[in-house]
Amino acid sequence: MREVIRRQRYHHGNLREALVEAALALVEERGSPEFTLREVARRVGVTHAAPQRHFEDRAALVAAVAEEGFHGLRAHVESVAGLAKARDPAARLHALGVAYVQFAVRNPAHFRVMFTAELADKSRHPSLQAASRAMHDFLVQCIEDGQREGFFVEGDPLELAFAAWSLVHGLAVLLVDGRGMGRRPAPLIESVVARLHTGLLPRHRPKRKRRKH
Amino acid sequence: MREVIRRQRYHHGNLREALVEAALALVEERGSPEFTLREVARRVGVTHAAPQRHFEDRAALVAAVAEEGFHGLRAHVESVAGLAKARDPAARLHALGVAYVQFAVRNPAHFRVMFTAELADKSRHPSLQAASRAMHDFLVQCIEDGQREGFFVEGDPLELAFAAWSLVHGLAVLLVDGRGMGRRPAPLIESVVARLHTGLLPRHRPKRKRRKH
DNA sequence: ACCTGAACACCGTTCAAGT
DNA sequence: ACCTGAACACCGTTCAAGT
Repeated sequence: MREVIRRQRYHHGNLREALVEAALALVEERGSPEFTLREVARRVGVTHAAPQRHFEDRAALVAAVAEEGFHGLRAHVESVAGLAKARDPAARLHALGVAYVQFAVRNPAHFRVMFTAELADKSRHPSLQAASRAMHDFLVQCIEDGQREGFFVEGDPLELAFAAWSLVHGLAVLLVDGRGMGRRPAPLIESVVARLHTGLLPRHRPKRKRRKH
Repeated sequence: MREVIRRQRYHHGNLREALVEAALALVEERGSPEFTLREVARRVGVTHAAPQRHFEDRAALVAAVAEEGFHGLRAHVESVAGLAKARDPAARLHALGVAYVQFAVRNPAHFRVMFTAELADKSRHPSLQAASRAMHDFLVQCIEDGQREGFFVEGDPLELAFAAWSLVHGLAVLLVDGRGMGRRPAPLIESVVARLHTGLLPRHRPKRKRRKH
């Protein structure tokens, strides 16, 4: 039942894009971020050596799939945060965080490719780094806007952004890895992302209990 | 310069442990969570088919390495949180979080093995699941203790624990993946984990700005 | 310029055979 | 009971050759 399109033309015409798409489809179909160059080539209908013209090695194809993921993630996050623009910066940041986790939960395998350990050395893939950075910059912008209006605590915006990213990314990773304690994701996401704003401490600290000696 | 210990005895005696240790050493030496069964066998000095007696497949060895990681992580976290026992539950949770991230930063490759996508289906590895759960339970315990004394907000402790875990795990993952913005890890860890308690909102909300129509 | 087809060194897994 | 050695199907990468 596998649909392998064998190209009539000797030259594919757009092999690069076709390989990225095929890899992405493979990955999401079986829910695992792993794929081999050869199965991707088979799916597209070319020889296993054909990709070499377009991707220096397997890692380059993985990076291209990851890069497309970062673009999609950024588009989703920006559109959702844009809808929340009418509201205050805190609501916008909340929407941003929820959108981030939503993307991960909806595209789990793609999300895992984006953060696979094989790409840890991003210096080898500059355009991937740029795509990842673009999303980060948008987050920092949100934080800075909020700080200017007094909606967030003062301090280094990069540091606050990193804290926000940590919570949201950790939540995404844990959910994608099936560590969500079997709960429905949507309400869990809402409540966890909400903790980003208020933290775990009550608004009024309790009296220090007297320690029994 | 590679030290390959070829066993004199025909029977290794403790091949299972030796394989786990060799895999762990390999992984940390080169900073990547990937390893092949055959190179681990070579390092131990046995045939590539020998591991089959002790591990059903490669995934089983990966799971064993991950499991050891969870035990180590739990030991580190519990000892650090234990030292902070004299202080209040909030300080204890902070120490727990910092210890979690410290472990990841100090054993990056091992940490990545623990959360590799290959083990996403943990149901196949019950003892791994147990080791992971033990750490989670300790965290929940900390939250519940703190709530009883009024140090944390009220609400479902599992949900609060999941939020705490998300922040701390996300921070660990991002740092291990080299996304720490080039800063020294220690102060960044301190400040990000501290945000878990207070959140990003100031203690007093600003007046709502009047929106220009 | 772009792809094929064969070759190479490697891999995980299986299994009869050795001790 | 535990490991070896050969076999199998697969993999990423390279490269001369085809169109």
